[in-house]
Order: sequence, then structure tokens, then C-alpha cells
Amino acid sequence: MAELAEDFDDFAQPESAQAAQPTTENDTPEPASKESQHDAISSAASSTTTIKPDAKRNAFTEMMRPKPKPSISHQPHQSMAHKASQVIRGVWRGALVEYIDHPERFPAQVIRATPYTVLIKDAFPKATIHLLLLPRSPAHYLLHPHTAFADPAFLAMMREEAAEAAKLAAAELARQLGSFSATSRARSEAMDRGVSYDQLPPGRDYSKDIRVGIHAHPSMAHLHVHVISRDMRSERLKHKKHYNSFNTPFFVPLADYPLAEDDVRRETGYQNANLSKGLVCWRCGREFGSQFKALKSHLEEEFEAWRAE
Amino acid sequence: MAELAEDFDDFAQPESAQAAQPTTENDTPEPASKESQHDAISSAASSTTTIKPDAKRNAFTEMMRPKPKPSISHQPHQSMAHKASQVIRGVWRGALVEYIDHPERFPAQVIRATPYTVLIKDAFPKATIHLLLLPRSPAHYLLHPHTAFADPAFLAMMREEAAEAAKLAAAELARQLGSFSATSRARSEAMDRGVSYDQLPPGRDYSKDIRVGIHAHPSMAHLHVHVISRDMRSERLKHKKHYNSFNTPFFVPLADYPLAEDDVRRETGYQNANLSKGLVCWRCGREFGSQFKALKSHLEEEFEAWRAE
DNA sequence: TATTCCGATAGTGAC
DNA sequence: GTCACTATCGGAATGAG
Repeated sequence: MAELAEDFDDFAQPESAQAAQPTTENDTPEPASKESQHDAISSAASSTTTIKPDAKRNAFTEMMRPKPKPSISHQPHQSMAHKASQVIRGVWRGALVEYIDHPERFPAQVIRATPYTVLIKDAFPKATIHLLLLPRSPAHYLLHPHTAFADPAFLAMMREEAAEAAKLAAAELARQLGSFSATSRARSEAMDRGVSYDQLPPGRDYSKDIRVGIHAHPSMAHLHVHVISRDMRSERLKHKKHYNSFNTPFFVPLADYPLAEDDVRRETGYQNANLSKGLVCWRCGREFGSQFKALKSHLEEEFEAWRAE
Repeated sequence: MAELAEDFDDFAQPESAQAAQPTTENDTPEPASKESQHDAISSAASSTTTIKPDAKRNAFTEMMRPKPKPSISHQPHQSMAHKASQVIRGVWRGALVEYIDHPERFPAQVIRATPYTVLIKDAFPKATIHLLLLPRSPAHYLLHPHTAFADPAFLAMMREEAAEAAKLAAAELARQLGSFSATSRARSEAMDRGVSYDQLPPGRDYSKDIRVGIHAHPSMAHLHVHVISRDMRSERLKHKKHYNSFNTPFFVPLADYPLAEDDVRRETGYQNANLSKGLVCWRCGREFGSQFKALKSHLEEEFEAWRAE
């Protein structure tokens, strides 16, 4: 995944053309957006969409220092010698850099920005909640995830940022689905009955339904960590590889890094095979072979049951 | 090929329901037919659409004696012991029997009927002219063509009938395309100038553009000989197998019968491979691989050049 | 494994 | 190899001045 934003055409325009773009930061107008279900994330997190001036960790601050200047258009970055040879072919492959360099330009997409990362809504979400966590470090963001996460400091930073992202995602899941959840309803009904807080039933822990990880063979050039709800219910989920990229070992949880040198998930042949595997329901294990449509309608049923838990 | 008629639904109805069908023989109303380009064939041949009372050849007359009674619905015929086990599965596979048994019911489709054959327009023509010649002998019409044409008397009869069919087909081609033909135009212009008949240029011989043969693996149960113009220009030509079934050795000219025992065209594997072969233009030999659409548009160009000859 | 468009390929159902 | 429908699979373009 890690897709182009819906207003992709704007990305390639020269800086001057951006004057017409709304740049207001703290209101969330969702301009002409087809999605309206993410309101809670947008509004809940809008106060953090600007870059935090207070960098808490000095090691990180050093590592994450901004590039010498914002890149113009899609030329390769010159700041790192080992990246000079990495030419990003095709505009779409490098499109995520716009969010990294100019998060303030995308108030409808950007949920949170820190000196280290930008958290955006995936433009083509493959589940009820689907966010992308983008590291801002030019020294890392064009590396393959396996390589980038071999750097312990970088990995530690990404884990911390991802934990925050997962919290926001879980909160949004709760906002959207809480009214359908037996567990959550039990808690809110107890609340309505005036039960004291230390006596309340725990309510549903939606963080269990959020997964954090990367694709073994990303198509987008910039490193992006998926923060995605478990359901895989989305109109944008359109074919087998969409599904299998999140539901086979092709999806590598961030928690699994750093990968061992001999980890099978590094092997291209293995990962290509994963994408072509028969479809298996993530919830009940039922096999669908190549019958994607049948899986899709089954996922609708599972979604109802899952959100009712 | 050898397809169902357009008014296929009527076929499966009981005899009583056929009362509403027009049974007039010598006018050609083309009732609700989408095709209008076959008018010449219909009108030119309408005087022969009834079964000829005068059977010219006694051997044939004996061989072709009608079945004891017209079959009802699609039950297998009981008249021949060796056919008792041949159950026709699927209504469509046996649909051609209606034309054989009741040619008078299909004035819009039947071009000619004799005691030995019925000649119909293919309901899904794969070229400008596409006719089917159906033998009426129950002793032969459910046999595989290779087997049926091993009978010399049957083969001789079919060749004679096919020659007549090809004449009609060539005449219809001339009617439809003569005005586009340089050769034909030269003749008609000479005619207009009052050139005496023995001095007229010959005009185009359209019989060279008519091919007569069968498919090695027919899908329709009843033996049918294709009488088809060379162009392969038709909206009904929709995929590779349509084309290759007429433009590889899968198409066996009637002239090639009887086949030798070891003729490779008897082999199933060989013929399946023919259907999957890369597409090759029948006129210029250009190869199109699996690009059916590209072949289709190329055939449009070839059609223009071909009819201009 | 970015999407989208187009087209080729494959399975089924037809009563 | 009957058709017609659906769906799966597969390649190519995607920008730009």
C-alpha cells in the first residue's frame, strides 16, 4: 500500500502553484474528501499536526536533523553519499516525500507530525483504519526496511512513534465501532448506571486490533510503516495481493525487527509466493483459494461479528 | 461454431407451443431478425426451402430415409442401435436437430432443404457469410465427422450438397461485396458500355473466398459443415478460439476426407494446441500472439483490401 | 509489492 | 471446440517541457 494521496495531481506541481492550496493547520476542513469516517482522528490529533519544537531525545535530534533544503520536484537527494545512486523512477514511487517535507500542506491527510515522523491516512485504506507512519530522516527513508531497521537507534525511535500512532488508531477504532461492541457497551451502560470508575468493566481493548508493520517488497520509495486495523474491510481492497500483503509473512511486524540475517522473509522468491498464495480468512481460517469476491463477502460477515465482540 | 439459433428459447418448447410460429414457406419475412445482410440468400434460395419430392439418387434415398418419427424434445434417437447410448447432454448441444427435423419452421434461418441436408445461416456468424450444412441422416448426424465421412456414399452426398451451398454463398458474397471489387466493377462497367458477353472480362470468382469444412472437435452434437467466407470479419468473432478454429488445422476442409488413420488432425492434443496457438492473419501472415483485439482491428483493414480485389 | 486501464484467461451455468 | 457472464490474471502506463 502506501499509496498516493487522492489529490495526487497537486504533488507534482511547482511550489508557486501551491499558493492556491489551503495551508491552514488547526482546522480540519477535509476539502472535497470522499472520506468522512476519520473525523475523530483528524480532530483529536489536530493539535499535534504541527512539528513539535521540543525534541525530547538528543540522540534522535542529532540523527534526524532535517535535510539541507527541501527537495524540489522529485530529484534524488544529494545529502547522503550512499543515496546519490538511488534515482526514484516514476513520480508515484516518490510521492510520499511531500508529506515528509511539507506535512502542513495536507491537513486532511496528516494526523500527526513530529521532528522524526509524519503520520498520515493511507489514501487507499485497506481496512477500517489504515495509517502510514513515515520517518523523516533522509539517512533512512530511502533504505529498504530491513536495512533501515538494522539501525538500533532508528528502530527504537520508530517503535516509540509507532506506539503513539497505534494509540491514535485504536482510539479512532473505538470511536467508530464502540457502539457495536458488546464489551464497550457493557462498560458505557455501567457508566450510565453510575457505577464508580474503579468498578467499571474494562471495555474493549482496541489496540489488540491494530497491527503495525511493513511490506517486505514496498513499491513506494519512502519507508512507511502500516498502522492498520485487523478487519481488512474496505472498498479499496481489490485483489489477492492487496489482501495477502497484509495477511501472510509478507507483512512483517515492526516488533520482529531487526530480522536475523537468515530470516526467510528476506527472500524474494518466498515473498512473491506469499502474495500468490490461496486466500485465507484472517479471523476463521477458512480458505478461499483464488476466489477473491467470495472472500470479500465473507469479510463483510466477519466484520459484523468482529466489531460486535 | 454451429451455434444455437437466435430464437433458441423456442426450441425447448413442446410441439403445441409451436403453433404460434409462422410456418409459411415461400415468403421470407425475416421475423424480428437482427440480420438483414442475408436477404439475397434468403430470397434467391426461397424456392428450394421445401423438401424436394424428387430424390435423384436411389442409393442416397435409401441411406437417407427419414427417422420413424420426429423426435420430441431432446431425447436420444432410438432408431439406430449404435446411437442408443449417445445421450446429448445440455440442450444447446442438440439444438441443431430442430432445423434438421423441421426446416419449415425457420424460414429466416433455413436457406435450402433437400431430403439429405438442411442449409442454415449460422446464428453467430464468424465471417461475412457463414452457413451450416446439416445432414439429415440419423445414421450419420450424431457421428464424429471423421467417422461419418469414412462412409463413401455419405461423403459423396455431402460433397455434392456442399458444392451447392458454396455456390449460394459465393453468390451472396458477390451481391454484398461486388460493388467494392475492382474485378467485378470492371466487368459491370464493360457491361454498361455494351461489350458483348463473350468479350466481357471474367469478373471476380467469389467461390475462391468460400471455404467448406468442419471443426475437429465440434461442440454441437449434430454433424455440421461450415460454409464460410474467408474474411473472418464479424462482431461475433470474440476470442482466440473462434479465430483459430477456422484458421489452423483445427478446421478440416471437406475435400480432405476421408482422413488417413494416422492423420495428425485426429489427435486431441494436437487440436487443443491449435486452438491456443498465436494468432496469425489469414491474409498477410502477420503474427499477433494472443493480442486478439489487435488482430480484430487488423482484420478490418484486411477486409477493406480483400473486398477491393 | 502504488493505482488504473485494458485485455487475455479461466470457470460456470445454461434445462 | 456452443454462448454469455463473471471474475481472475496479466501487462503497461503513470510525468514532463
